[in-house]
Amino acid sequence: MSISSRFAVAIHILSLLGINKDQINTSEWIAGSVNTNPVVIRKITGYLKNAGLVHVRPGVAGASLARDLSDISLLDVYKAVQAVPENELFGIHDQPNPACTVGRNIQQAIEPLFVTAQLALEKALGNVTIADVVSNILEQERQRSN
Amino acid sequence: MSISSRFAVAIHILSLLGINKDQINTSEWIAGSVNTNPVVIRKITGYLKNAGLVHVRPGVAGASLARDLSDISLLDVYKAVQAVPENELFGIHDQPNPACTVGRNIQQAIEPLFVTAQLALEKALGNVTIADVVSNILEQERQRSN
DNA sequence: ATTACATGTAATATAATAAGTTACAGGTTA
DNA sequence: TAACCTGTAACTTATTATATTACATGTAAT
Repeated sequence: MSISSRFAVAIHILSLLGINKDQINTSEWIAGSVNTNPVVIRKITGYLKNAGLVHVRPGVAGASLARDLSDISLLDVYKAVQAVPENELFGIHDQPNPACTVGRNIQQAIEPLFVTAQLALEKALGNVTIADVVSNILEQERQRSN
Repeated sequence: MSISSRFAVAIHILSLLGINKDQINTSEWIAGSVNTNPVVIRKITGYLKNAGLVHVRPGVAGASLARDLSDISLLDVYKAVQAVPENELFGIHDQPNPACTVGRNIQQAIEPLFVTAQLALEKALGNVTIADVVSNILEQERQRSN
């Protein structure tokens, strides 16, 4: 299955906070842009807060960036929202037959290979920042007006 | 969510076919090693057959390798079993608000970045073969006897 | 030919999970 | 105190993976 769209939504939120940094961005307003329920936004914002990426406080309207856009990588976001369960990108079948040579060794044989692939993915995500995303957004916006 | 364990099971199957190449490996026998239902095995074997990785024929017992173990990369298997739906590793929320600058551009802004990360993952998977997996299995088996 | 037994596959059941929603507790400010 | 926000628990709904049942079809040996 695909990686949770929570990751994409989180990127959306951060981009919005960057572009609308002079406004007050409430969960309801953000939800209107993402097109989902405000509670979904608040939950994701909570993840981002725990990771130190945004500021939000109970009772006070709006979320804001805690870091510069260029200092937030997609990997930061990916890990913040736990896009993948228990940090395990690849699912492995459990309880293979211990009476079989392959069955009793397959998990340990595969694991390091999966970890390597996972790290390659994470490295790629680490090379991109939200500033790049916003840059892409603004560039496309420019092209629309032509 | 994690990538389907169908991928890991397919690797298990191919490793088994390599190690037990002198035996007749029926879906029931393989299912015993993986610890699942024979129908699950037959379905995955069907994927592998379509990708030209194994030989199987209706009515005749057993599957066998169609290529050398060192000529089957994890990427071949990954694609064969469609470990990820529609080749889209990352899920993206749909119908963001077109009335918002971010909403109407976010999907296109993110997509190429996700593709890049996905390709990094696939490249890593392409660097490993089933022969490597079998090698790991046999190495672990050796260590057990010490 | 008929029997035994395998694969292929449709249909269904079960379980796990993501996303959306409701409801409300608790915090903040005017 | 009133208005309004965030935080969060509880629940619903939708989607999907995996397991299972049932059976059609193919093969080979007797």
